[in-house]
Amino acid sequence: MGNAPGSLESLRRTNRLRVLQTVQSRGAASRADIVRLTGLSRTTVSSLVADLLAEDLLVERTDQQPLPVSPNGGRPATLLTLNPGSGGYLGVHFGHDSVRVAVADLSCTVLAEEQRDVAVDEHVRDSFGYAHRAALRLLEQLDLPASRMVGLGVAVSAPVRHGSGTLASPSPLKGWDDVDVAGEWHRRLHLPVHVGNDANLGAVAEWMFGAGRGVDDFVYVMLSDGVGSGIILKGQVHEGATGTAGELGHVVVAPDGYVCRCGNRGCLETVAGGRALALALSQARGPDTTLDDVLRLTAAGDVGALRAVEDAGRAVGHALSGLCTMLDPRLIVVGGRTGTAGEPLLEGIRATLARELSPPLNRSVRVVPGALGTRAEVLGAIALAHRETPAHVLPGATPAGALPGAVPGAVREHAR
Amino acid sequence: MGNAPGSLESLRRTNRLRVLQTVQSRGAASRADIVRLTGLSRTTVSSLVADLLAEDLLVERTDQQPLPVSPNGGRPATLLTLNPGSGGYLGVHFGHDSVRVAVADLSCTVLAEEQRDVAVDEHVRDSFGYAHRAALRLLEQLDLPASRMVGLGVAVSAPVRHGSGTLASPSPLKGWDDVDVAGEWHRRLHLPVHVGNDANLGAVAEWMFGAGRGVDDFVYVMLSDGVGSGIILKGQVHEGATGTAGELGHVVVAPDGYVCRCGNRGCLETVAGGRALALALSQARGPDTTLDDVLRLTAAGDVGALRAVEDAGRAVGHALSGLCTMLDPRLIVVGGRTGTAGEPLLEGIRATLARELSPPLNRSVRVVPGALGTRAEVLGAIALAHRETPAHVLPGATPAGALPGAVPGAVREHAR
DNA sequence: GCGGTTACTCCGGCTCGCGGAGTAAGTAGG
DNA sequence: CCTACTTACTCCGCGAGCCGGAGTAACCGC
Repeated sequence: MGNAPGSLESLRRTNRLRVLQTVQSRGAASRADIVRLTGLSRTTVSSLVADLLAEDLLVERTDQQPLPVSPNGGRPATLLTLNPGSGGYLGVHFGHDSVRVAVADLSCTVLAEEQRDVAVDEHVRDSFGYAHRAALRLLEQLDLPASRMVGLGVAVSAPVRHGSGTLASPSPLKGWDDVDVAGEWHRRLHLPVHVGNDANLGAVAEWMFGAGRGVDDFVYVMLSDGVGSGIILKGQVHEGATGTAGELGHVVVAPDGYVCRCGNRGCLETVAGGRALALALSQARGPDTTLDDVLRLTAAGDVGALRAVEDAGRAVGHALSGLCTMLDPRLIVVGGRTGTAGEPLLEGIRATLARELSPPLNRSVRVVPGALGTRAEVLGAIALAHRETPAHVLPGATPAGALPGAVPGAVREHAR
Repeated sequence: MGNAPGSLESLRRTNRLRVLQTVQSRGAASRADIVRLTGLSRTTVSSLVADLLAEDLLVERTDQQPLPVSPNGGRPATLLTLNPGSGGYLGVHFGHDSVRVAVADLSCTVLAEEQRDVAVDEHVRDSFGYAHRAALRLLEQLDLPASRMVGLGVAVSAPVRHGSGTLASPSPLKGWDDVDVAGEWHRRLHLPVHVGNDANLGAVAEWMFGAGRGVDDFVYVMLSDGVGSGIILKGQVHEGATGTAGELGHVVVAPDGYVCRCGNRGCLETVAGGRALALALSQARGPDTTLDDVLRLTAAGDVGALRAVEDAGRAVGHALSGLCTMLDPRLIVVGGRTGTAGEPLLEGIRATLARELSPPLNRSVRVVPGALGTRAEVLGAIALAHRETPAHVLPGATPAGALPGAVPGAVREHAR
């Protein structure tokens, strides 16, 4: 069946997709809007929209809303939206020691969400069980049958192998060695499962919904216990040749520093990771100090904590300066738990960048906090499921009435 | 005229282009080859080829060549090639102190070439005059009228602003401030002119013709008097938000080192640039030592020169290690004049990368010498002209017989 | 109620790519 | 030489797709 590129069918599919993306990006759009935004002809848009309505992927908003009336009168447009009832996405984020689960509709609007501290790295299977139960609980609260879900996105804090999507092995994280994330979750929920690295997915989320909206070249820095980053270039995650791009935490910044879990010496993570921050305050505050303690103290204005956070920012800035010189991104978005520390951290980064970048460049790079906080990664998991779900593209997937329920198979993934 | 994306005309243009690119990438191809490589149908390819033949963009090779006969007999294929007589490209590279000019046919095969040492940075206008005369001389030798040329590519060793394509100002190079490269050359040759950064264009050349063929993610490192790099991602030059991506020479590697011409302290260029290498040997060999002296001594096995080159390699490796961790490229191609030093340099780079990259990654990055030597940049200029020339795409540009002569206007450029 | 304006749909025309059938041009073997 | 057989390429009719024009629908202001 003509899925050959360059064929007419592929042309129609391309145009279909452009219509859907237009509706989705604007939330709601009339046929006329779509004509203006895509450059397609009225006729073509009408025909494509008719198809999509028949397949229940779009719906006409007939509610008594104040319709967007045109300035000189004229027939009001009928707004089209994605059919929220026709499905939804599940997203799960496994951090090093927390799990977050969210349910979203087809337009990626989050309907329910839950977060809990779990020692993920030590007990991977247990954390899977918790996330599974949480997902079912959320669906029940929403009165949504699981069969309506069309995809699951999973964000893991380990490198994901390109293409096959399995985790890189040996994984730098002990507990994750040889865990078949996609397979395991497919067995649990019978959904298409898409796996991605959490920093990369955080970047995707900030790009689609957060501080990176409209910016096509930027770097998302995730500072939590681990340190990672996601690089968005031309609106796409840069995955690298082996899927391990973005490992900011393992850029060497202190050649004579501590040995890192990756085997090298002086990685950024040993200087600016959560443990390093806690360690920095352990003499002043005792050996059981945690990252959360540091963040609380910082918020309270504790001088020592502020100093530690600022120093961490400087180290991050140093690691980023080489990257900025080479990549010339428009924006750096700082997220993760440590990212919530805000200005003290950002100032450390900005000061170092200003010092280490060449004159024209140091003015052009903006450093801003993430807009999504610690929710970025789970939102990215949902966005991943959304982007990888071909439901939109499959004609006849929903023969007018039937809901696009669980479609087994098609377990594909997203690399890091 | 329907150039709208999503239209049928655009579909045909896309397929046209794919046919042309197939022929070009293979040098020569039969219609059947094109069918196999593009996935289009026999009929479609035949029709497109017929168009292209009528427009004189392709020609059938009827020479008595040993035709590529099929194993089991069968009618032999008629080979198609780009029509070499229908035009050509000019390329010029302005290094810091040398100029290289080349003439190529439509398939980017260089027909003639000339290089000369010129103090470009001090006397930009003079170097333009030299390059202009050299280009006319080469064309005369080839008995090609200048009117056959369809485009000129210019490689300059300064950042090029995105879009507008003018040089970034203030330029880090004094002589280049406020020089309207594209305008000046358009006035001289009345051709479409395309301007790019030399390191970026060297990367393009190594990707199309050299050590990076078939590799879609790699970094080209240009080590000469200046130090630069070009980053190829997904087969395209990464230009960055302000067009200054790839400035490897201004990554800080020695925080307490010399002040660089860019205003910062300890840039890689102050450690591994041509002047730094010459300076390193100036005590042993006298204050007038040049980069060429160092390279000669290295080739002759001089221990001191080897040491200097290897140290430079280590510094380059250090600057690259952060980038490799973040970008995970498949390959690093080392070119430029210092790049011709070969193994001593490469070993310095490899040793440092092996030390500073995390275990899985340090095995996956290959470091190889450029295959094009110091010709890479001028070849890249030709490739730029080739890529940016829309002649192929303009239907009816050559109404069967007329040659696509100098088409004024369309002065577009390529950023860095 | 009436022109003006905008949104959307139906119809005919045109282009495009495709597969089937037919032609061209070789090899292998008798 | 003549007959399979194989491969390369072309002609023809079909169906798919897009577009512009004409027609209908729904709102405004006067």
